[in-house]
Amino acid sequence: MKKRQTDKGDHASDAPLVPRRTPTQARGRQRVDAILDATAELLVERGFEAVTTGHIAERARIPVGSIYQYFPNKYAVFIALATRQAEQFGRITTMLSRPETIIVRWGEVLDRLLEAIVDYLLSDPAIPVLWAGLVKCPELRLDDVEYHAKAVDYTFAFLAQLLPDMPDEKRAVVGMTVYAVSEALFFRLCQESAPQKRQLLLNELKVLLKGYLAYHMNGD
Amino acid sequence: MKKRQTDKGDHASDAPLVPRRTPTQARGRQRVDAILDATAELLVERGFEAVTTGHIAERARIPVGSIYQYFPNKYAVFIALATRQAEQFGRITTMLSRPETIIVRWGEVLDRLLEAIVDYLLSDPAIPVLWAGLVKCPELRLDDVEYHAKAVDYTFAFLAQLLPDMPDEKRAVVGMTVYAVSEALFFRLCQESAPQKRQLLLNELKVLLKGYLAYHMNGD
Amino acid sequence: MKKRQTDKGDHASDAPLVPRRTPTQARGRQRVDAILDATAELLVERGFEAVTTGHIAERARIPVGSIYQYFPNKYAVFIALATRQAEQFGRITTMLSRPETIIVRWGEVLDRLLEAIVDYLLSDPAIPVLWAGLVKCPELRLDDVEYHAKAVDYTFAFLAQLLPDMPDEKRAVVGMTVYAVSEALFFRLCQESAPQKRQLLLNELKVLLKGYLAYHMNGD
Amino acid sequence: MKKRQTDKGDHASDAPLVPRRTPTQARGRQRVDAILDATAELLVERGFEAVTTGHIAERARIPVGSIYQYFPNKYAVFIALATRQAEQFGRITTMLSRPETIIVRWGEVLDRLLEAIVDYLLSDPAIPVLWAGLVKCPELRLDDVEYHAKAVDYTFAFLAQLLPDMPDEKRAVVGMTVYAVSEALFFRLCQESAPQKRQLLLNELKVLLKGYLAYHMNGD
DNA sequence: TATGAATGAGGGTTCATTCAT
DNA sequence: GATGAATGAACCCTCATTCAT
Repeated sequence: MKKRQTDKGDHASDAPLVPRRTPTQARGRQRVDAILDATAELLVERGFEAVTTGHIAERARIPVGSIYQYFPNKYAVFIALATRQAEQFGRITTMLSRPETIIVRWGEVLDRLLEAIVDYLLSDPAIPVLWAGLVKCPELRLDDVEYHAKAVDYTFAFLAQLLPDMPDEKRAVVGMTVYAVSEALFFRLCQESAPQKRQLLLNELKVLLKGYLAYHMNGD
Repeated sequence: MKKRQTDKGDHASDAPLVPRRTPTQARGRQRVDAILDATAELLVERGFEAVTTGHIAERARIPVGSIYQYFPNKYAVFIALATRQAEQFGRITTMLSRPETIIVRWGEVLDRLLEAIVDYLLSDPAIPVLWAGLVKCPELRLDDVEYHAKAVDYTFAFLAQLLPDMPDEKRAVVGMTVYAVSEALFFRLCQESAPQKRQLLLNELKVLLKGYLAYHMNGD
Repeated sequence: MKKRQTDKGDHASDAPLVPRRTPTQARGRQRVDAILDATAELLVERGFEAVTTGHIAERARIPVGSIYQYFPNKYAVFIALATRQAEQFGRITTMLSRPETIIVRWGEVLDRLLEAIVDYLLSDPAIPVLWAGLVKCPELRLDDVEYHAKAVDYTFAFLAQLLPDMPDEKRAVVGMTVYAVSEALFFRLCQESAPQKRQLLLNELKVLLKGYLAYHMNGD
Repeated sequence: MKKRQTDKGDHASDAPLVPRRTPTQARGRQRVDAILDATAELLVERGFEAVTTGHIAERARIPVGSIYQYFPNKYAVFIALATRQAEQFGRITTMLSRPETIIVRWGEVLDRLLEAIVDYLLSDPAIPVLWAGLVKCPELRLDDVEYHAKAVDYTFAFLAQLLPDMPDEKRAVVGMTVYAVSEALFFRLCQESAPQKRQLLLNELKVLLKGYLAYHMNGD
């Protein structure tokens, strides 16, 4: 039974998952970074489910209360970390999506893109852990997860150029398929420790997607 | 087995996840079934994370302690349910994998197979919930999950017939790809409530896999 | 943000405020009594607001979890204590409300009743503290508070006999007045440590109520 | 003043509950007013228990620290608000207590007085909330609550004129009775939203008090 | 063998007050 | 003086597993 707190958006539990306050001073930014760094470490060490606010605070060497200075609740910390991680991700996709090249040599573009994404995912082992954790977390909506939003957007933008004549509904299904398949293989790949095995898996993903997309470009 | 999440990073269980003893007496079997039935219901109603031993016992109308008569811990209950659910799954794959047909009309066989799997997954809403829950559960190893084992085995058996000349290592990669992709799309499909949307997604999966496998059958 | 627990009535926070389970075994009853005794002591020592589940458990020499074996939440403990305390209260009012005497010598009956209530309230210093606390507690509805319900019922039953010809609506107002006035003076009285002062206050209450009721019995 | 509820049974505040300093500069006065206004709004919106210093500062658009420039602690803010609200209250009682009229037509005076008090209490919904909150607040002594003090004073002054021959001790008891009864019924009345019901309750209070006082004026 | 009350560390979150800037 | 981030003990409640009966 909760202290009947009427609905305010301040210190509330059902608050939006955006940071409470974007710190402008150096110290504040440092602390937010410390919180996010600590969270990233713990995600890798303990896994998504096992990260607690207590652990985060301990690792960041701050009191628990300070987490709640910057975030309305635990999940907002995850979201913020995801957002920070997703910046680089956004840059990749932006960079590779020059429309003019996409159609003529779309196979190459796709290859480069997939390689870049793998590089990105491997650049920080916390990324796939958090991504996978957030995607299945019943406490939040997928739209809050930055990578997911970006990846979905990008997928559909890519397909819009590649399959301009396909009806929107159909393209939505194709998009979901491409997205789901890529996500699944990327996560597997990240769990693989041997680089050559990762290379092999990436190759299969390329083959798979190119075959699938080629099929939809030719006729049906 | 740890109480809740202790301070360690150990993700493995201390007890084997097999049932403590296979009940031979009528009552024991009934109780195990009641436990498993209750668990299945609760998985659908509450989701994987939220199922507790207390809930299971209450729903099964038995005391909590009795769960521990038959299972070493909570996860063993899940595993047992997965095993029970996977029996039917095994029957499907067995039935459809008559070697003689597989090569000549493999495309058709694959279609039938995928359809049968979808039927199976939809036959009990607890199946995808549990499957997905177990796959990402840090408390246990994937090998303990019966469907996973069967599905992997079947995938490789299928590929062994379809791509007999492919080197084992390569086939392992292809198998993992096929498996991961199928699993991902099956899960999406199960979350879709509209039958026609499910049909569309299934179609895409067929196209995707057939294109991919055809690629590997023709030479490289 | 709460672990999205779907609505069950088992271990939930918004559970009804009745005890989870009425212990039938000796030990269970002992523990419930220990919890209730501890709560009563703490109410007197610390006041309503300052009683915490931690304090209760400590005082009762049991772990916190045990409280939740018997009660769904903190407020249910209060309610249970109130109910236990209210038993004796019910007995008083029952005993004194023999209808035949009530009308002829209602003044005397009222005097005896008020005296009995004072005796009751003073019999355990926790009673007025808890009563007052519950009555203003926003976490629960007044109907859950046993004394309140009994006292209101009794007041109206008494008035129904005394003022049979008064319209119900009017009698409701009179009843509320009598109730509010009595409650207020009883609480004051209980805060008074000197017995003779309590006696004086009780006298005033008698005079007050008898004057008020006499007014309503004669004509208007 | 303790941080939250510490482990002690001390119910008294460590700091005097008077404003830290009376702001003489324009800005200071504005800020104090803003704090008090914010508190009044929040009392109505959230209730006494749920008002926090954070809320007050936010609503008043000042930093939390500034509250502590003007007030030693949270309760002093409440006290100050009560004092501000009580000014108007003082004016009512002053106005109505012309000694010459009081004795001859004391019934009328009392009626006017009670009506004026009701008007006052309803003039700002924060008044009854705060009054009731402070009265049962273990953190402070009743004497600090301005209305309480004024009301008590006035009650006794009134009675001193009405019952000049009564011994002081007796009059103290009568005064406490009158006070407690009036307070209780006023609070009920304020919780009533229907104006006609309020009117009825007010009538009962008039009847009640006049009967009671008449009793003490005639003889005994 | 069967029971289910007992356990208690751990979970997320709050908030009055302080004090370095 | 003015600020508002920092503090951290305290709050209520959970639940997998055990073990006395």
